[in-house]
Amino acid sequence: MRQVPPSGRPTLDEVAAHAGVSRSVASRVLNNAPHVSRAKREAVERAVRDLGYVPNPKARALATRQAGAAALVISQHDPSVLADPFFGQVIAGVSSVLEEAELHLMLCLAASDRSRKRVGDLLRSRGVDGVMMMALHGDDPLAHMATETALPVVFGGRPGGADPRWYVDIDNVAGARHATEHLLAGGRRNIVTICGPLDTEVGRARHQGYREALLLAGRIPQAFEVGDFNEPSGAAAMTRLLAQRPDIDGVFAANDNMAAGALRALREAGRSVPHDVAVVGFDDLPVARITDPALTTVHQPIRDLGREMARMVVGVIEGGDPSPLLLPSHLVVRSSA
Amino acid sequence: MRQVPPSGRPTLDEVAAHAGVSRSVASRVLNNAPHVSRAKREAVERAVRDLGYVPNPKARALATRQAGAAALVISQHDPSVLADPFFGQVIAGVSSVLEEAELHLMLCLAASDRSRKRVGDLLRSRGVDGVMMMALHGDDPLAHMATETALPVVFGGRPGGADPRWYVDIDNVAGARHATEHLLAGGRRNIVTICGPLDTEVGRARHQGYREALLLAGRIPQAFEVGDFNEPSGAAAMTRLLAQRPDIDGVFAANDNMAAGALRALREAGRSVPHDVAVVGFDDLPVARITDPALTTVHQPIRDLGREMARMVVGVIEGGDPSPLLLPSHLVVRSSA
DNA sequence: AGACAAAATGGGAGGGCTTCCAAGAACGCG
DNA sequence: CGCGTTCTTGGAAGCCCTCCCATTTTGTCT
Repeated sequence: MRQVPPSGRPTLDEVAAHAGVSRSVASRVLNNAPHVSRAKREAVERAVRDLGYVPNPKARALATRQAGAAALVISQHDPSVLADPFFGQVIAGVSSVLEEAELHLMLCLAASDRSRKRVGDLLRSRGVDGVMMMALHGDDPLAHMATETALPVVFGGRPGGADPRWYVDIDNVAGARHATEHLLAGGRRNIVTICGPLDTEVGRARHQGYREALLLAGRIPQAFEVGDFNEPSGAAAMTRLLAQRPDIDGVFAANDNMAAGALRALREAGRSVPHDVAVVGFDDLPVARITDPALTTVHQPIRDLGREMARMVVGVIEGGDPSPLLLPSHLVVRSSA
Repeated sequence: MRQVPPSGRPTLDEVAAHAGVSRSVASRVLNNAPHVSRAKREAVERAVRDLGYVPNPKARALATRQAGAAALVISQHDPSVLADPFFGQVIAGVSSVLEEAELHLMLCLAASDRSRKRVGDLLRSRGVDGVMMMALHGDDPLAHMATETALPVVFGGRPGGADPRWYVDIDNVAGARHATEHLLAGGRRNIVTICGPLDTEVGRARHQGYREALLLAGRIPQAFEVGDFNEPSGAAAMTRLLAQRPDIDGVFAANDNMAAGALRALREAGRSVPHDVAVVGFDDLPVARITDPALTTVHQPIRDLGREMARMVVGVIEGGDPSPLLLPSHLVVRSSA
């Protein structure tokens, strides 16, 4: 262990001495607590400025038992998730709200078992005041771990097995339903779907929305294939579907990346979009404007998702008990359907 | 100020008592320091397990003056940067290395003045052991702030004015040169470029690489237009360039998003790619495979950039003085050129 | 067995802040 | 002018660890 060197930074004691008051008074000024005379308050403020004093957050955290930070945990085995701009947007939303609440953001990418353990320790050691968790596959041990610690935990998208107290989710079922209804309204008859992994809630929910739309219209859901939310898997799924049912005229893909892959596969198979086959995606990622033809897709308020998660976790930290939230999505019609 | 509730979590004292040793011994076991008998070491380990003890990182940080965390600061006025998958990849790289070094990652999106101030306080208060800074425009005050704190600071991409001690950068000049040389080798004669913002080092460097290639080939650089690294700006720039010089037959775009925009503008202008006009991008983002035709582009090791930044900051934290790094990029030839 | 070196141990002093509490100052009012 | 209130104030006790150091134990060698 390294020796502890003197820090060199001014401490609250020095500020107090410089201002001619006791440490208690100085502390009260910093936390603008009452019971400080105007004169001393100003003296302390001057001393703070003169000395360039910045409170030591660790000491404060130790005394108050508050970390001054919240964690965003993204639990994913595949580290390439972040290649998806989706998380960037969530992070931006989270960050903007936490900032207002004066909380720092600890980002935890829980890919390996080792890192999951580290996240667990972070929570158990109260290294953060609250947690936001995203992208949980199946019933992730991290979900239990988080609830066990009795820390405020907000889920982004409901985790598989559990029924969490606080979560924010996109209304995936409704979104997928609208997408499929749009295909039906366009006169499509043989509508298939490319799903996300069915061990994720998103994957399941979007698949269910697709089925609901067809069943409500008195039709039987057709074939489906499962992808992993990335472009290549979408192309592969599309190819398999075409082989199974050559008469396909509509495709609902559970996200835009896979829809883009489907577009590519269709092009390679010589089908024209939207003339022969109409395609609808989900997410409204930037890629949706770039494909040719541009993707009709379900826009989801990703940034808001992050913002609301953060707002919710802040609410819980401050002692509230906010209700779960289901954010609305809406269809953006472009050229592919 | 809220009352301090009892924490309920076991402390090191309790572990020591439970194991029948002094706190010092328990501490030594936890830090696996020498001078502990086998018997007591095991007793302490058992007590830790029995009590479910997790050390309080704040207390430790206070005592050791080490935060156990590093910050990644992304300084951008426009919060939409994160829509770009670029940062996601950097984050993934950073995260994987920090994890091995047992450091937590604090993510700071310094968009507003308020948030920049908060970042400043975080650094001054030694809330982190080291900092990585990215995407600095011009001479960002944050850059000075960081160096002033005498904290290990690694820059991702050199900041504008300064000449930092530690940085990791992509060799943008060479990359842009190769891209342009590829266009030349393809027999293109009227090669223009769509630049990034010229107050960023990336923007300038890629522009310079383009110029170098042309000058080395004994040609005079042609027209250029400036974009903001997003798709629409690329399309707009392309349109302006076509208006200026209708005989364009080659375009080097400073990133893939703008290249995708250029592709769209060219299509709308009735030019065929790569027959009439060849296009080369930069970054090799996922979008490069999706465009039609797929983009020939300069692949940069984004993940490695993050990894190397983290490795470097860890190195400095541990007392080393690593040399700056320039990561190589390479051309990926697809269909657009 | 005695002398000496080496290893093991626990006491205690920080690290920098918050907050309880008791004591002192200021003030209003009859 | 005295008494009870209400503010202000500073002392001191934590919060939970790390690490120096003096002390005790163990082990080695002659």
